[in-house]
Amino acid sequence: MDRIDKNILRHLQADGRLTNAELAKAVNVSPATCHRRTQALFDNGHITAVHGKVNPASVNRGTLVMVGVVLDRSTPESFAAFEEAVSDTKELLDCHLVAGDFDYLLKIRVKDMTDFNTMHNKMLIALPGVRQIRTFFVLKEIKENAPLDF
Amino acid sequence: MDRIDKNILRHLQADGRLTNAELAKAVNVSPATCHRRTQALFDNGHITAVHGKVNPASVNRGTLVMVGVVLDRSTPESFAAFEEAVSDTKELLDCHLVAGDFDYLLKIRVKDMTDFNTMHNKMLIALPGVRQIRTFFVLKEIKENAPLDF
DNA sequence: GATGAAATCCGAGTCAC
DNA sequence: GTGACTCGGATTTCATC
Repeated sequence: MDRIDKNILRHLQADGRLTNAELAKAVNVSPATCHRRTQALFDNGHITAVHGKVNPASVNRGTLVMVGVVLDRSTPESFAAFEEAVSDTKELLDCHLVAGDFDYLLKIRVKDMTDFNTMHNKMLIALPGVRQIRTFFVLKEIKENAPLDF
Repeated sequence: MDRIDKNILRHLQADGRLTNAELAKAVNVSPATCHRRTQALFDNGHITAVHGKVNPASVNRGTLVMVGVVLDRSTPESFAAFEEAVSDTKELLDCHLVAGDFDYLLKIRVKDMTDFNTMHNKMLIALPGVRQIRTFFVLKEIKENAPLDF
């Protein structure tokens, strides 16, 4: 990964729809070279995917909620059971096992607070081995999924 | 937004590099129609962007940290000052104003713990009006930026 | 008012060098 | 790594329902 490759990464991160021709111009190499390098970046896993970013409000997911979870017991089985149960949740965007006051931090997108309340009652408190749930409603999204700055 | 539009959204979210021809086949309309509909979805803001997903480890951002922040005082000026100061941080991916035990929740990507420690000392504790910082190192990423399921 | 067929033009992908 | 060459898709126009 030299300077040119990093530049390709930066451009594709900013705009995944750039054509190979445009990309080649932007990083100052011939289209053929650019094509081979880009291919290699995908093949080597330096770019893992290209995703269209759907406006959450357009598909009834305008409300963002962060949730901290503490499990009853800290056994491998507890963690595995929780992770499996939570993976089925359609509204779940992020799930991270963390060190600190919580065991897990979740990021959830729902339509509105009513919708979250339904989820909370049906899903969250029904998860296996949960001792405590702390809810953080997002009042304002200052930054969301910012691109990597490298 | 009818059924076909939603289908286009779903496909572009899953793979932002789909050609118009492929997309048209996938949603069962002619390439011309598909092209016009996709254009409209962008113009109306239902798709806001298409981003290549860069492997964090490939650009020295392999370590993920979540941070909870409590401010000294809850005045509009405090919030504004904090938000402006934090926006300049290159390592910051997410910043959300939340309701609950914290004022802000941050998502930060750094190279390693040493790197985070440097950041912590230089940046986080230097932010204006910060009373408390709670750090959650991510031990395992169960789910990260999952697509919207609609 | 949106659709699909055709027509043109330009880029993707592959070759030799 | 570059330049050329071929094929297929992007994009527009137009007739149609």
